Amino acid sequence: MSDLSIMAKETKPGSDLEDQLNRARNIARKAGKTLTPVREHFYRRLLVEGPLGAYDLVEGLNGVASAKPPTAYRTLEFLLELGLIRKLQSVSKYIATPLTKSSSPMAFVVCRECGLTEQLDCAPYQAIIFDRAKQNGFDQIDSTIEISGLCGDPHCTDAG
Amino acid sequence: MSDLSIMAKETKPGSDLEDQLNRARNIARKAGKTLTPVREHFYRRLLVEGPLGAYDLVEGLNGVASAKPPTAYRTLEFLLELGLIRKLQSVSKYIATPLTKSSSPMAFVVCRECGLTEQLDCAPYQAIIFDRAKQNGFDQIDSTIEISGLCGDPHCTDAG
DNA sequence: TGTATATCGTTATAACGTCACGTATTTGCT
DNA sequence: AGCAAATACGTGACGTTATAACGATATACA
Repeated sequence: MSDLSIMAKETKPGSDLEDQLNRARNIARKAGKTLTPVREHFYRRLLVEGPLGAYDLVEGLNGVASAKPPTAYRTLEFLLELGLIRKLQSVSKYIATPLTKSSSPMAFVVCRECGLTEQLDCAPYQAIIFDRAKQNGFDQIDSTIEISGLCGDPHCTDAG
Repeated sequence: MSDLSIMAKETKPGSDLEDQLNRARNIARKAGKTLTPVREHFYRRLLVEGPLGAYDLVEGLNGVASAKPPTAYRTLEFLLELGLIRKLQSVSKYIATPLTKSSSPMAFVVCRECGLTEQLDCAPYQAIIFDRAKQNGFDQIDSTIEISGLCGDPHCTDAG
């Protein structure tokens, strides 16, 4: 267990999930931290199940840890700081960051009826918006843009 | 009190605040609704004091109405529907929409340390991002973009 | 050994938002 | 006038999201 970067190459090569987890372990190690069982459990669920709320994650922790809100928020803060996940402010949910994009600009549309979330590809335009913010004297911009709309599903379009 | 559009021209001309309130009364009237005392009070505070939370607004209602959360949220929903205010999702606050911009795209930067909020002028780039969302099948996009950063104040920059 | 850091547990509470139901007031129609 | 429907607001209870404050354990390392 002394060299995780070697494990990363040997454990289930070809599995996206295992790749992501190994990447996470490496990122944590480089920051002098550890991907503990709770942290791995949360990250894995966000990778597999998509956007989840803090209390959703708490409920799924059967035995892995003792599951009270502060633990969940600490764990989420940890994953956020490493860039492994992002928070969707508009719906108070958390989403795994795609491989290769830990700190680059990302944009999401979130359906305000059903919660369906899709990534948008418009980095250059976001970059311009972030520049405007910097011109206004702001710094350390959180490079996630969210917009809210209604997805194509008739249930959602009709309800709005 | 039969013709509000005449009142709008006669009451304190030159006062931005009164102009905005009269505009609000007209917009409400066109929608078959009324700018009641509670509604006017909320809108006035948002115009004067900048971004405020629902409970901030509740507390300031000394005698104007009886101030429980559901009343506040109903009132905010009303002002949102008329386009008189917008919600800043990232900080759960509400902000008055500038005159002339009731439904056009707007962007804000919010300091995550002190809450300082500034409007950004980048409508064309936002429009492109909204188009991307529409290409993904989404509709009825909420045309407010928020980004989070640290403002120039040393207190905020150092804390981050 | 002792000190610092990292990690997690636990109780309580703050902050934000909604449900469900009741009441008054106004509006429009017969 | 009489009445139904819509508008607007009051109220208690509750749901959801997030944090404060303090404690326990483990590990690293001078």
